[in-house]
Amino acid sequence: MLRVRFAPSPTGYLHIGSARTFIFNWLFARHEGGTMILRIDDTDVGRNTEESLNSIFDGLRWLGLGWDEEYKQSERLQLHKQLAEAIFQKGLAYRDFTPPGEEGEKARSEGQWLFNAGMRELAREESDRRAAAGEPFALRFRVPRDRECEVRFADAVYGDQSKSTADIEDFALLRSDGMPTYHLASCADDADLRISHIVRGQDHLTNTFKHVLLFEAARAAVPQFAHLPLLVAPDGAKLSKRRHGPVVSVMTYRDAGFLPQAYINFLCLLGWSPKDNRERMSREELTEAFSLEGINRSNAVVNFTEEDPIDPKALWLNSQHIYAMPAAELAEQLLPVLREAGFRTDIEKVRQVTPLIQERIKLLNDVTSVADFFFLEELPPYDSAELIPQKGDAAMAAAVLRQARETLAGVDFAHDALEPALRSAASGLGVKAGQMFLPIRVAVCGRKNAPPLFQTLEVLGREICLHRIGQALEKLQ
RNA sequence: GGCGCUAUCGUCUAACGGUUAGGACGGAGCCCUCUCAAGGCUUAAAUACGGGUUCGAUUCCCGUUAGCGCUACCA
Repeated sequence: MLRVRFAPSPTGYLHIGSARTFIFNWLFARHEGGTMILRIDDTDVGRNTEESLNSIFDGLRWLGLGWDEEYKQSERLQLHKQLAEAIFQKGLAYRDFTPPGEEGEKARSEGQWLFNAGMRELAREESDRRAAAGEPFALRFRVPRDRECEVRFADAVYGDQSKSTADIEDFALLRSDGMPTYHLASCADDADLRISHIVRGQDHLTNTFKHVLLFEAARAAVPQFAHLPLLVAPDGAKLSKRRHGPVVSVMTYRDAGFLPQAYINFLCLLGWSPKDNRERMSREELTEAFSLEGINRSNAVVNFTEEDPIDPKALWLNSQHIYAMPAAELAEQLLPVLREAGFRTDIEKVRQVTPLIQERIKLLNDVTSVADFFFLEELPPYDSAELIPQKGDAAMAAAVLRQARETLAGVDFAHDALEPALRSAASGLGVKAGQMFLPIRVAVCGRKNAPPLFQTLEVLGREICLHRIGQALEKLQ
């Protein structure tokens, strides 16, 4: 049975890279008919925040992918401590009474970073005595040193990996406050939850040697591993909230007006490829196409700048997803965006407008700037010079608008009647169609760039159109 | 410093020894057109460097360089 997990630690908002890890796990589980587990890795009590936890759940909920089982490491402390104890009793770990922070850089530069011999070789009786006396200690894994050997595992992405035990330090299992470290808690839970595949960021690739040692010490099956290339900033640096700000949060994309399926699509294309040149893919297509073999090995740049936090390709993909959506469904998404922006409207109206703007918005939020004039009672002020058509003057604009007012007053207010009526009105005036349409468009929309004229008139309705044309004529006085 | 990983257009990527090195985003141009979009077409743009192996290297090996990661009683 395939079981995978996503294990975020609640020390910040849901990071774009974490979101991708979640998505890859989810896709893998769904593709293989396995189980997706969410595990909150909250062993670092000092840095955990409730706010962060909420923001992670908000982000995951927005993605809308879901999971099958949910756990919290802080509720599984006993399990972690039991494993630590078991490993200690087997002699595979030892107490290190060195006060924290005392070693670090110095030891490393002196080549003593692997372990503290005094502590590693401390006699059991003395160790027990000092522990019983209440002296604090960290519990460290006793990496085999008697003979050099290689720790090996096969990574589904990076291939066969090996590392000499001579290059693996005696890492901590328990902190001196008795709390488990990440390595211990993670492996204890992975073993207990019978995780079959660990799919996570490449920043854990070298940690995996320690984990293999731990699984073996716990006499647990070693899971399969698949490490993911990292997502990096345009300067190549690892994305971090400190350095790069909110661009690394999934909320930035949600709040900008992304469709979750488009965001998922974008993230999938960072470090994975269906190998057949497909770009826009639905969730179903992604699930169908996903495999660990399609994951590549080099880090991927998320292309953002100070001015624009959105990757241009993500933006394009979002526009593609918007375009591909049934209009009725898009209208449902647009309504809350409009209401949020303060427009008073209803789903009926939005349904009428949606087909006119569907291929003109890249973000859901664009609706507020692209379609505002459909929902506004009064047009925002515009320069009357905008009303003047190409190779024309104010007099022509006024003539056109007067004619339009007359024509529109007496025509069936539907696209198929409006077009011929306005075209023949134009030739009656001796102006080109474009010279006729532009003043009307500006009068009615308040700007030159807008959706196709006749549908726009139709949706707006006769009354508003005539009213706005009248206002435009006044402006031209 | 030690160890590990990586290296194809600006960016995301395809090409599992033989291709005019393909696609996409973004850029430029053209077409379509009532404006704006959308769409279509065209175009510029890449195998980090040096050695091997091979009839033949983007592809395999070694080195260099560069980047990244780990090296915490963070995760």
